[in-house]
Amino acid sequence: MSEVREPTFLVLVALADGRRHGYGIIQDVERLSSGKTTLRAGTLYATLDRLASEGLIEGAGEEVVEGRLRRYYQLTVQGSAVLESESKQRLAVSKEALRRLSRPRGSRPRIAGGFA
Amino acid sequence: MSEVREPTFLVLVALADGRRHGYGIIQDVERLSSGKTTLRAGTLYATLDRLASEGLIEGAGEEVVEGRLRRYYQLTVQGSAVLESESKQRLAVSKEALRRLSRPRGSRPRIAGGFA
DNA sequence: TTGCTATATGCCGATCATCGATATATAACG
DNA sequence: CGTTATATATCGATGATCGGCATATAGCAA
Repeated sequence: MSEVREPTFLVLVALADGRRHGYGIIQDVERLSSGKTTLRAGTLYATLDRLASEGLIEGAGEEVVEGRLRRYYQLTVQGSAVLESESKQRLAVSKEALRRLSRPRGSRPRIAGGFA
Repeated sequence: MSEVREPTFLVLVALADGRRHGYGIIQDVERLSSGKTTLRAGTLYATLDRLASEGLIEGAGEEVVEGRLRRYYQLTVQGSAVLESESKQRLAVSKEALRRLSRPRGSRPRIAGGFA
């Protein structure tokens, strides 16, 4: 299994609570990352194609709103499972990082402790 | 500022509680990721060089143990700050992802809520 | 003694997700 | 009439990571 990069992860999170269309994903990712990640159009549509071909997301209908086409996407069951697993992993490592940073340096235990 | 990828993030976390040498980082990353990420030697040493040139880590002495050279590295003040910021960001997004997944789909609020 | 595994560092070509730019089209605002 | 927001899409360039290879010592097993 290869690495899930930040923009890809954020796209999956944007779809975690229901269907969204491309531009809506871009906006949600912007908010999700507190403005730190601006998803490029090139990245988004390439990512959507790739995730669809991997079976993690699927088309969820089209709609014309104010003369503009909206193409919706949603997570598949498999996509939800991958996102859940990836999120738990990231949560655990992030917590461990902050735990380590909050302790004085050099007090690393000799024997490996179980953090995950 | 560009994306911090998974292997790079894990190297920083491995150094979060003190100095470690290359091979020790590989082992810690393996444990940190619950065996999911096996850091390649090529990735590690390239990453260490890059992080050092960016000022996020620095050399922390050499040592010969049982006839083998160990080259140690540690976080700089700037590296600690970057890791802390990145960890908080990842923690927040991961929590939001799990929150969304645990709620029934389609009950997305019309008005943007503040989660970060 | 020959080979395998663990420890330990390092280089190099290939891959591919992301970046950045560009293109097209409608609606709204000044 | 030009700019901004909405909306989708393509394409070449970049660079972090992958996977393989090289080198060397120590310990264990066949």
